[in-house]
Amino acid sequence: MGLAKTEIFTDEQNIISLFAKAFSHPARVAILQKLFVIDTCYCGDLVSEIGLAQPTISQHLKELKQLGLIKGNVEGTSVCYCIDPEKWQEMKEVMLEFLNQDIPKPDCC
Amino acid sequence: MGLAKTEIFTDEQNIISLFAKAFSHPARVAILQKLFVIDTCYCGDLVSEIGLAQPTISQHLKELKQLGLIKGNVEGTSVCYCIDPEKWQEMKEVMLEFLNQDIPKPDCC
DNA sequence: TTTATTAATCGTAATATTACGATTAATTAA
DNA sequence: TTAATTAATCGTAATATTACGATTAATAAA
Repeated sequence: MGLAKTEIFTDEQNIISLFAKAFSHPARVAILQKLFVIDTCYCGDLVSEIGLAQPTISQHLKELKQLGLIKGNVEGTSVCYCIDPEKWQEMKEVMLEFLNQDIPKPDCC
Repeated sequence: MGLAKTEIFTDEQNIISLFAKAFSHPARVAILQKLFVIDTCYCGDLVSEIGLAQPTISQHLKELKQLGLIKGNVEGTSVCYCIDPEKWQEMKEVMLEFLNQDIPKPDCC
């Protein structure tokens, strides 16, 4: 296994878990935070900033790009990354709805 | 590997990734959604509701409990689970701060 | 053309995750 | 006490994740 049985869950449950997985590694959190602060960033900047090997950063960037949360633009030998604002907004709405559920009043247990 | 180098990240980045990991499996999302809807729930109810084997559900419950997001209360041979409101609020604040970052205005790439 | 520079991809080792059958532990009912 | 019920834990197979060295591909500079 090591493989979620996605077919028994709702689309919403699967989507929430996919977005959450994007944030489930501190390197990906760090990449996104950096992109928020400086808007635009070359892959090499992230490598020196974060302190993981270049192939490792590229791998994390690939995951974020596949989900659509970031975009990459080739500029000569460099690649410039940034947040995709529309996709981020879409993700935010899904996650906020999940996080903002009303907490049951009585402390049950 | 398969092991994040947590020591090179900030506490905040590590905490965000830990909370996100809790939501990175649809079964855990389903468990939490169920607890939000019915406030209080026995382990066995979750097993029949979700359709994974009992040891699998117990394992997911354990992870949520270790993070503090849920509490379990033994009632005879059953165990009653519920959301921990304080911890959920704490988690929400951390995640909202991350999700609500201002999206850079210019679409950079 | 040759030599950098930059980042993606490949291959792979170490570890983590998911799932479940079997068992165990704890309680309740008979 | 014995049997039933419920959920945790153990053991383990299948798969995923993380990390990085080596290589490759693409462009730019010399």
